[in-house]
Amino acid sequence: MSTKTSPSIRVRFAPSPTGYLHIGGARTALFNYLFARKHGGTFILRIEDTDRERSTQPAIQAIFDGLRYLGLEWDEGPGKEGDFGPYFQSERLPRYTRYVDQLIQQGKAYRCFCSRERLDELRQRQSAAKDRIQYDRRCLQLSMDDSDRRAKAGEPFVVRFRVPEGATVVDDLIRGKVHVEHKEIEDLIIQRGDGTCVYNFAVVGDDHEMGITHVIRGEDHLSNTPKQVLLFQALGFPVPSYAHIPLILAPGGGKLSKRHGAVAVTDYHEKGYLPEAMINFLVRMGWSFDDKQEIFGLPELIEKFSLEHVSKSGAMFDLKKLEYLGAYYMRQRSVGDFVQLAIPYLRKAGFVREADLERERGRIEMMLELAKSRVACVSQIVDEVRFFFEDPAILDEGALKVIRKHKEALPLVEQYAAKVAAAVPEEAWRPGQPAVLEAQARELIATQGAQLGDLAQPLRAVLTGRSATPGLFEVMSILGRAACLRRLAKAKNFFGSA
RNA sequence: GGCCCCAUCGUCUAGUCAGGCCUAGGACAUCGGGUUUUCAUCCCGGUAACAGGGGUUCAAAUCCCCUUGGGGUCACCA
Repeated sequence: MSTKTSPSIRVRFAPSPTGYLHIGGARTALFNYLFARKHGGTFILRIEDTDRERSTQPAIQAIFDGLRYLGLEWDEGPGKEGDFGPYFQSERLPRYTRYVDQLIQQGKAYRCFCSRERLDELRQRQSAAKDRIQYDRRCLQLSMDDSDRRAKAGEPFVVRFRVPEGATVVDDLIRGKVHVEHKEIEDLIIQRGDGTCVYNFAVVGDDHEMGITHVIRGEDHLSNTPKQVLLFQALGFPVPSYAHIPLILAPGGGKLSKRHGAVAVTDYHEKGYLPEAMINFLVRMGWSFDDKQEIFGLPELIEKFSLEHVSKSGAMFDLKKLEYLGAYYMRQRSVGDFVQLAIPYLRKAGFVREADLERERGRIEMMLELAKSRVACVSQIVDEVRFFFEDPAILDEGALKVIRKHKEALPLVEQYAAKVAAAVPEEAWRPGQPAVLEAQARELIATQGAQLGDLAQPLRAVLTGRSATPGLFEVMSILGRAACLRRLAKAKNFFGSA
């Protein structure tokens, strides 16, 4: 499989289960997965559920479902206990208080007794004065004795990390050296009033204890990184490598949100986008291989992926590109596959009932074969085959145009109906065998000196209510004799109303 | 607003690190043509970009600086 093997590489995808699995999160997971597989490393899933207010069980499930849908199996994580569990951050939190105590002992952290009110006030003042919005280190002045006494007396406090003097350089694998002055960083809270640790501290503990070697995450975490690096150093832990990948932007630029349509991977799953299409789509937002190849399957990506080819600028979400990829991969699938995928959608649409499935199977497979190359995701099949199940009540816009253009074609259509009715009995009418029907049409137009289109187009409009369908005679053969003649009998209504 | 990141066709990008091979390549979208009973597919072709300004250099899309623009981040959220 992979040429280089570095069993020591360990990466994690660490989503917080608030809401849904965002498409950007899925791409982060993908990049982590590819990096791990490429280097023979370990891909870990860690659920960062420490925000008790917002973390939900459905959101956790959505993460599992989303990753499985995309085929990104984790090596360690919930349901796959390894030697570095637990894999829910909430269960790991208690173990980090000792690190906090250690830091306090060493003078690298201190208790802060400031009230939220004072902090709010301070922020307001700084904001009004256009100063840096930062804690003023008032409690750093407290003596250890004072601090201990007040804590013992039960006075509420948080613990802050004492940011040292100097500057930190993060050597990001994608961005290069990112230089930050420590005076830009405030003494961040690492332990809350209730004794639990805050995210920035917990990730450091988690990443260290889980042996994470490479942190691959969204660029929105870039400004957190110097703080975390400082924490690693204060704790005496080795600092992992970082790679901050660009964000996925909304079509107009800016943050991609529900306002722009589906952003949750489960949405795409439900719509029936093929996982291979999603993978290809996601990976190409921010990563490329060369100036030739656009189509990549997961195994090939594992071989070809590299962080060096991840771009630095944000990528706008382009639904058209997804649709293209969706349609492309749909065409690659076998008819058998497609039938399996499509039937649930047909049943949901009420087109087939369980009881009729076996009897109808042949016809259904034929119509799905015709429709397969015309959809970008499985759910689109419903509108694509609707006319097979429902007689058209009205004509769509295109069909209306066709009828108007062929106003004088009604007699031709009716002659064809009569001719077919006479010449093609039920036994000769075989689904999937359009030749008889086409022969009848060609015979007729030959006697009238017309083009095939002069008959076929209005015929299609009347039979399906549409101007665009798969091959007309194939459609007719599948539709069946009774349905065709029934629909054709209504031809003059459509011509009359057009 | 402070700090950080980014900047090639409408979009995703190749080329930038190791300056010349770039009259800037590909894909999506778009426009035109071919095939076809329509549509889709498929094939052929077109339009379309180095944000602006200064440097450095024999030579800059590529290196440096400034400007502009976009994004991120500044919580007892993660």
